[in-house]
Amino acid sequence: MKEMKIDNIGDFLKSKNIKPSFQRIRIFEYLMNSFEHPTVDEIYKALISEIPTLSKTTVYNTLNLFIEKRIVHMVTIEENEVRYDADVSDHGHFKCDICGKVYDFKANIIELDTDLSELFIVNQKDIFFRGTCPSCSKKN
Amino acid sequence: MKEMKIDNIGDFLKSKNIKPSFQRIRIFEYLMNSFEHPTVDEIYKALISEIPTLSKTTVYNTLNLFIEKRIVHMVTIEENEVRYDADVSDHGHFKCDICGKVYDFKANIIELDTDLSELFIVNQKDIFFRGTCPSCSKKN
DNA sequence: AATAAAAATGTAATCATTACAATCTAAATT
DNA sequence: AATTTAGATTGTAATGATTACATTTTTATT
Repeated sequence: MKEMKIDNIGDFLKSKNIKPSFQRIRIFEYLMNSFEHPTVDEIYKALISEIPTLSKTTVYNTLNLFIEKRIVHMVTIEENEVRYDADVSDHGHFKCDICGKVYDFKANIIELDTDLSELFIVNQKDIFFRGTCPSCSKKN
Repeated sequence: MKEMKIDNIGDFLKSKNIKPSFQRIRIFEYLMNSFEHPTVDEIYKALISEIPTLSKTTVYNTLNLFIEKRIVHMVTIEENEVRYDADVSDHGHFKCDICGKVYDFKANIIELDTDLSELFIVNQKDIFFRGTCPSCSKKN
């Protein structure tokens, strides 16, 4: 996971037909270096000190654009808020029902055996597990 | 999918330590016979004519109880609202990004190869695919 | 520099969900 | 059967994520 090698985010965005504004570059950079699948609010709070004029609407607009251009994934394991992930490779998420933390894990989704018809065009594959994480199960 | 055989919902709920009130029985019955992973709002609207005193809070309370008792799964493939599924067997969901419809499919999740440590206690496994469904891809 | 297009911003609105207090129902006890 | 009590249901109000939209700012083009 997180093995992407993007040295110049501006060029990367341009290659995806996204105009590389300062805000867009910083939002993508933050997401790329984040291991925590941040929410819009977390991204906003993390960047507001550096970009004092940043607005939450811009964060929403930018993330929706990134999703549309397929460089960011939406992680909907949470009940009430969307998280975002710049790692668009196939991998799984585990959510601890006790502490709420979300962990990444590797999963060989390609070889998953399904009865889904070939007529379905699949653009994104996600695996979500729920349960108790080691740290929380140790406490009980 | 949907191969569960529950003849008496009241007894089933009792066996799960849930007091079988009229509302709870009808909500579970609706969910059990539904193939569409309904939202709270859909459940509420479907039952309000039959149970005119039903409140949305009751639907929320009931579903949260069902989830806690593990007889219903939360489906968080939607961005902004939670859906519910009385089929708690391992299976996948496909969401069409064009029309929004959610399809079930069978998936052999048990044999999925992951690097998740044995220390994680997994209670629920979900697989979410996104893309274009046959009906929508035919139109383009 | 002037113009046009795109991006960012702020405010207000929407909608799912929860908190909480009040009411109702059903079971248990006397 | 009446009383008590716990549990279930209800309605209202609050919260909080997300979007709509109009305005302002920035960037690119002539």
